[in-house]
Amino acid sequence: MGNSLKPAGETRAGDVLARMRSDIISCALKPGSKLRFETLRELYEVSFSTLREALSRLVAEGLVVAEGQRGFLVAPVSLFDLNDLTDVRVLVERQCIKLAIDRGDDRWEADIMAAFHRMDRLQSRLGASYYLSDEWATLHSVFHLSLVAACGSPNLLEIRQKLFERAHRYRRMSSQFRPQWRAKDVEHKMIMDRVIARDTATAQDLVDRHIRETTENVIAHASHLFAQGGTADAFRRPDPVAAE
Amino acid sequence: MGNSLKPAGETRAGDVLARMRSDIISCALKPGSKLRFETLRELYEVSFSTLREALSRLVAEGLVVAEGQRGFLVAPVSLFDLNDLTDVRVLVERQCIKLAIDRGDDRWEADIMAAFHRMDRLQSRLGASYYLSDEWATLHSVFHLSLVAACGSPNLLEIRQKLFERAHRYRRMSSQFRPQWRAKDVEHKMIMDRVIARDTATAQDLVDRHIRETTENVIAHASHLFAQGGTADAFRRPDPVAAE
DNA sequence: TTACTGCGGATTTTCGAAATAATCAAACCT
DNA sequence: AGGTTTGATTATTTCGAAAATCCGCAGTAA
Repeated sequence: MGNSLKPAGETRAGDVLARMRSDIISCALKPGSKLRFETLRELYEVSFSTLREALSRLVAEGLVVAEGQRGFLVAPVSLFDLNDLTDVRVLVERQCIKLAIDRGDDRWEADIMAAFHRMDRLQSRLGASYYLSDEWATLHSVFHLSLVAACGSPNLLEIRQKLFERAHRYRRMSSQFRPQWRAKDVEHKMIMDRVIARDTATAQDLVDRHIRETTENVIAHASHLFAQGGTADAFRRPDPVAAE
Repeated sequence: MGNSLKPAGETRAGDVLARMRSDIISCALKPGSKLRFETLRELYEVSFSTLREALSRLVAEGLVVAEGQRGFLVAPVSLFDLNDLTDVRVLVERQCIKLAIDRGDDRWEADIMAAFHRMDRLQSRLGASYYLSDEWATLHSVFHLSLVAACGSPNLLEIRQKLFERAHRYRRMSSQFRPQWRAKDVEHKMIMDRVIARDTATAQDLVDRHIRETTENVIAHASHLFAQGGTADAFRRPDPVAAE
């Protein structure tokens, strides 16, 4: 009823999901902190069931972890996880790039240039602090997606997107400490050029470096925020299929 | 407390989740069919909320798809998805194998041999129809996991496990038509030998072939069950971050 | 002191009814 | 007749209370 400015057809759970995701990525909800239903119910003004729905989906995205019958936690951050995440992203992104270059058509190239242009223009308009803007983050995400959208593998793209979002939280953690972000815009342009030139090997290497250098940047500026000794135990590994 | 033979600490949602997963993999719940709450509520004897919880988690595993406010569907199967899934699995599995061989220790080797032995013994005991047994399927899963358990990447292992489960449904679809399964036991032994010998390249190629040949087998015997023209539209791709 | 046991408060999980949204068909207008 | 709106039916989503579970603490015994 009173919902005035919602995209229409948006469920309340979907709305809460988006808000919680945003709050987790921005660290308004601190990594490793316990998510109590009563607290969240007041904060987001929804009921238990709706919360549970949103929480479940966030678990799927790896931004929240479920602890048996002991509730939910904001997924902890750690140096170990960041490095692991980075390695997996490089593997996936290299393959996406290769496939997209093999399979992409003219439309794909045009979409890349359009996405770059939008991101680039907003960057100029916002000036030095563009990296703090949610809008820029969205266009940045769209640009990187456009590079690989033609890869033809829905499964790979879905995995890629989830990893990208998790990495986004780490990037965001360091950006709050770094008034001057490094010149990613130049890197983006180079990547775009090599992708459209169908230079697979170079494009892969550039993306690889792009990801790893960002990670190194995060480690340099934000690793003091990570959980101490945060190794594997902070992340439950998949059940070994409950042997027997 | 009256729960006599449950592993203790199992939530009802977790129980329903396991049963539904089993029913989807065995195709008792047909691919592409609509999952109506009222029907499921009777079938599994739980309430709406509990169902919703289980459904959400199955969406995360890719065995169920959610359609906005129009309910849930058993994830459709298609030739396109099977081929895509296979390609992604090969990518992931090759990397897992490489890392595990680089990082594995004696304990890891011992676990592989133990897992193989259990699977092998059960196979002998069950005879020709071992591939229909859920127990064998579990030991098979454990064996394949043991090969890569030492890879050191929780993120990669989690992705791998989800893909493995989805592929399991396809394998299961063809096994019901094939009274004589091909000699996978020989392949398993060869893979184990090459992995323990730390022969990375050969081990990767063997696993690659193992996966692809299984897929070809499924296509040969069960592709007539797949959705017609089941291309990308049967699987929603990740939202382009809802630009704007 | 240390380990075990049982109680009390706090938190999560489950339930079924109420509210909301989608579907389908008959009646209506063009 | 073809296409659109309206209204009844069905299914999904949301709600908050009730049941089950967990956690800390006090009391007791070894």
